[in-house]
Amino acid sequence: MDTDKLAALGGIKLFEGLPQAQLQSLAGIAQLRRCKAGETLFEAGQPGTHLFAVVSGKVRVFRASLSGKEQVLHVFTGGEAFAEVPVFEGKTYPASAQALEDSELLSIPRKGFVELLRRDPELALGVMALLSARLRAFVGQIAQLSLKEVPERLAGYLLLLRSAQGRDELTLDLPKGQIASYLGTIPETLSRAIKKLSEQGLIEVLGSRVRILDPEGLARLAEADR
Amino acid sequence: MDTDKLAALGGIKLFEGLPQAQLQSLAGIAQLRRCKAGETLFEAGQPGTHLFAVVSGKVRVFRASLSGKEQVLHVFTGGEAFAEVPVFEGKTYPASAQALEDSELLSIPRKGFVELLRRDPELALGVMALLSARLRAFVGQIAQLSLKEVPERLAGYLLLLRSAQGRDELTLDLPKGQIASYLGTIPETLSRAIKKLSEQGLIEVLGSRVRILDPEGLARLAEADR
DNA sequence: TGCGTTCCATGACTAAAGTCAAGGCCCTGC
DNA sequence: GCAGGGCCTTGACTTTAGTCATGGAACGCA
Repeated sequence: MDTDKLAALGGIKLFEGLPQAQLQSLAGIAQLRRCKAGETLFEAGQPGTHLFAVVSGKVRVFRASLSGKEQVLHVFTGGEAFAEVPVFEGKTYPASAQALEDSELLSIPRKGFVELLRRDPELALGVMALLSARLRAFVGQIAQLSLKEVPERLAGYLLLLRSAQGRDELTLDLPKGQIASYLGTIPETLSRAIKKLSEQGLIEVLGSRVRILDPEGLARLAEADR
Repeated sequence: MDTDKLAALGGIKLFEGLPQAQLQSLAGIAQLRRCKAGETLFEAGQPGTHLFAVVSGKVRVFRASLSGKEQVLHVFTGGEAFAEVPVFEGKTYPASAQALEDSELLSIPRKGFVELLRRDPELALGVMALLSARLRAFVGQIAQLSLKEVPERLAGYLLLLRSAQGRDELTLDLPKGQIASYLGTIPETLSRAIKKLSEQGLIEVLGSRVRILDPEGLARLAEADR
């Protein structure tokens, strides 16, 4: 029954180029698992025993405060691995994870994965690259949160989507509430920021469809500095 | 003349436990370098060719906005390595670095370091642990910035210092302006936050000396949630 | 000793974003 | 076709933090 797992593992970017033998041994220890929209995978502070990868679906990783406010750190989709931190360091997950849609996930126990890394320096380099990319993203997020205001962060986010989707007619990939939480704000404030960009003629919004009217203007705003 | 370098390398936590032969080969490619307080080591966006380590002194890593506002990401002191991100991923430094004091630094070219990693899986695991610890710290910083107000962040910072210094009479390790920038605010606001904690009887401040009067109260505040 | 610089504290004001409350839109399921 | 729920928008208000301007204390240096 490992053929399912093998196929799933083959679709994970982190494992691209891994020799067949090592994929086999991963398949031996990995679990393939389905979960439903809204299901919690783990919570910040829990002992972190597994590395995860998204085969299909969408998972958000976030931190919550006691009062229920949440900050989204990242949303992972097909082919991406996450929850590496406790594999290498410490014992607990630093954030919580929840499926946003019905999803298929791979979970790989910490110990077996570390063994594999010891034997395969190229995989290790791949993991370091992944961790580094995530660090770079977090540095950007910290800078955005502390140095920019909401409309500027929104402009940056839209430009990101634009380059991901490759055109000016965007489809918002998340409900607006989640986007607000990713931008470090609340839905009301996001709403007003969207209105502001529209009024300035930078974008045009219809539900979850956004048309970028003035990419340069958006870029200027995203860099802007008050 | 590599004896200086060897000694310096031996003091870097990341290289602890490395076999003598590999330290030698590191010494062969590393540069030992002094720099003065205020000196810029590199700037965000520049091509990142070297990994750094602090032998002595203090270096802050930060992001600046065009208008001159700055967000401190971390302050590195003796024994710590930094600027690993561009070694493994991308081409540029994601943030800027500046010496806060006269410092001694090691710089290690990217390429030689990657070679070493390929040959020594244990070092590679050490690097992954380091990157993971940094990710965990950034997750915490993002959560603080977006979920907590300045007095709460300050309370958390003071508790951190307390556990680092192991007693209730703290010496602030940075000028207050730098602390403000690390907490994602400005000196005026930090000033007022300090005053607020003092008035609440949680701390007592005299210049750069802080006495923690009520650790539990601070902890409650740091967790607090409005 | 006195000058200048840097850092810090304070006050008055402004601007940004969060809170609370209400209402609209759209989809789903009966 | 209608009821109910989620999600989003809007408005009025409050709170928080940033801005600007000023003055004081501490330190280094002539």
